[in-house]
Amino acid sequence: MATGRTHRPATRSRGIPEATVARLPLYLRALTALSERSVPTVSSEELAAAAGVNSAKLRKDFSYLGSYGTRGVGYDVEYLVYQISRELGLTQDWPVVIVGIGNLGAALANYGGFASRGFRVAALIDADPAMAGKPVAGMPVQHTDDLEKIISDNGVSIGVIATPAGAAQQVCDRLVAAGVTSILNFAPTVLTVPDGVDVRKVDLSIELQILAFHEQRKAGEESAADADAAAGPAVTKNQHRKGPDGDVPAVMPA
Amino acid sequence: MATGRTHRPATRSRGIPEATVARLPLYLRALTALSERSVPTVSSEELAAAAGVNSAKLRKDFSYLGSYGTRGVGYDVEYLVYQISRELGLTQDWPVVIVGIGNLGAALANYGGFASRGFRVAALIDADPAMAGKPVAGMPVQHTDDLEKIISDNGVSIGVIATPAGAAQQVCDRLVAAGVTSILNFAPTVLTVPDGVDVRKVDLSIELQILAFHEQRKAGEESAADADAAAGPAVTKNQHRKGPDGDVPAVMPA
DNA sequence: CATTGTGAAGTTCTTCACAGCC
DNA sequence: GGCTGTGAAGAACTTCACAATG
Repeated sequence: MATGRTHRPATRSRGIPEATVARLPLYLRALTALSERSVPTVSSEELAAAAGVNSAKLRKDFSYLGSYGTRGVGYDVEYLVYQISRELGLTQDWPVVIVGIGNLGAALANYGGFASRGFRVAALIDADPAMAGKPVAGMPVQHTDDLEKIISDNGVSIGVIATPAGAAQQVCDRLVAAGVTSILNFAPTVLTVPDGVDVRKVDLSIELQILAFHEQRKAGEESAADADAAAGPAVTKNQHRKGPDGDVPAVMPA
Repeated sequence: MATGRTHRPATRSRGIPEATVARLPLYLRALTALSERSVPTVSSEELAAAAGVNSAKLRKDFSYLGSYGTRGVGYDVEYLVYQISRELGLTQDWPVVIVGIGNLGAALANYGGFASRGFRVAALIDADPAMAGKPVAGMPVQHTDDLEKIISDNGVSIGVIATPAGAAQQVCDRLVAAGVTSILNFAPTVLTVPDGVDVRKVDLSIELQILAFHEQRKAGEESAADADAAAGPAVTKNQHRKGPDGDVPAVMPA
C-alpha cells in the first residue's frame, strides 16, 4: 500500500534504514580513531574490521548516504567523518539534561563521551533537596522544581532519565510537556510517550539476562554437540518443549 | 583478517530467535510486576501492552517456548514467570565481576537490578592500587593482579567491563583467558574475542547519537508535518505505537 | 464465546556477487 | 588491479488473520 515510496532513493534521499543509523556512530568512532592517526583513506574492508561489521554491510550503509568513496582506492577519512557527523546531526550542539543524579546519573555526568561529540550537559536535576547546589562533575545539581524552566531556558530537546523506576514516567511526562522530544531512559521501566517523541532505553539488567541465556546454553550443550552431528534421539532431559504432559515443574501454582 | 571475528553465527541451536530472547527479560519484568500485585492470569493483549510490544509478536515469542497459555483465558502469571526465568537461566545464580570501578563501575556495583535477578556481584576489580581495599557498594575493591584467581575461585563466567576504552581489550583478554565466556562491555571500543565468547555492548554515546539523528530530522520536518494532514482519509494520525525502538514517522518528504 | 497458537504474507535487514569505475 | 556501489537473493523478523480449543 505504500504509496510512492519504496523505490530507489538513489543518492539524495532521506530514507536511511534504522539499522544503518544505529551503525553510523560505530563507523564514526572508528573513523575518528583513524583520523587521529592521520590515516588519509580506508577501504571498506579495513573500516569494517575496525568497526566490527561485515564489509558488504558497511558499503551498503554508506550507499544510503551517497557515493562518498573512490573505486580502487577507498574512502577519504576526513570527508567521511564530516559526512557522517552531519548526517547524525553532530555538527550542531545538543544541550542535554540528566535527571536523577544518583550513582548512575553522576557517572553519566562525568562520562566524557557525551561532551566529545556534540552533546553538552546543560543541567543536572534531582528531586532530593539535599542534592541541590552540590557540585557533580563540576556543575551544581538543580532541583526538579525548576525542570521546566531549565529545559526552556537552555532549549533542551534531549533528556536522560536516570531516576529510580518509580519516578521515571512522571519525570518523562514533565520533560515531554516542557518540550523534550528525545529521551534516553536508564530506568528499568517502559515509558509511554506521545507520538513524535523518541525513546531509547538502556537496561543493564536486560543485557545481563540475555548473556545468561546464552551462557546457560553453552553449559547445556557442552556435551550435546552441534545440532548436525547427532541426528539420533537426543535423549534425556532439558527437553522443555510443549510436552504433551509431564514437564510441569514443581512450581505450577494453583 | 575478517576471519577472527565471529559474533554469534546465528542462534540456531535451540530454535529461539535472538529477537525473541532479547524480549524475554521485558516480559519477565512485566510479569513480575503482575505477580507482585497477585494478578493470576493475563491475556497476550494486556501483557503486550505492559511490555510495550504488539500482542501478536508476544504470542509468537511465547510459542517458541512452548504452549504455555490457555485459549479463551490467557497465561498463568506465576507459571510464565517460572518458565521464562528458567529459559533465561535465571533459576541459577550467576556470579559476576565488574572490572573498572570508576564512576560507572561504582554505579553498576550499586545497581540493585543486578542482584535482584539471579546475578550476584562476586567481586569488584580495579587497576588503581589506591582503590584496593576501599569499600564500594559494601565490598572491598580488589586489584587487577588477582583477576585470574578471583575468576577461578568464584567460578565466574560473566564479566562486566567498565574501564576506559584503552584498557578494555586487555582486560577482556585476561577475563577470557581466565575462563569468562560472556562479557558486557561498557567501554566505547570494539572488543575482539575468540569463538564461543559472547559480547554485548552498551554504549551511552551511541544511543545519544541515534537520538540526535532523529531529533535533527524532526527539526527539518517541522513544517512538512502540518501540510500533510489535509490529504488522507484516516491514516496514520495517532498511531499509538511506541516501541523501545522508536520508528520513523510516516511523513517522509520525497 | 474469548483468546491462543501459527501458517502465510509482508517488511526489513544482511549477504552475495559482480558490473562499473578509478 | 583493486575497490566501490548495488541489484538480486536470502535470512530474519514482524504482522496478519483465522482455525483450533479450552
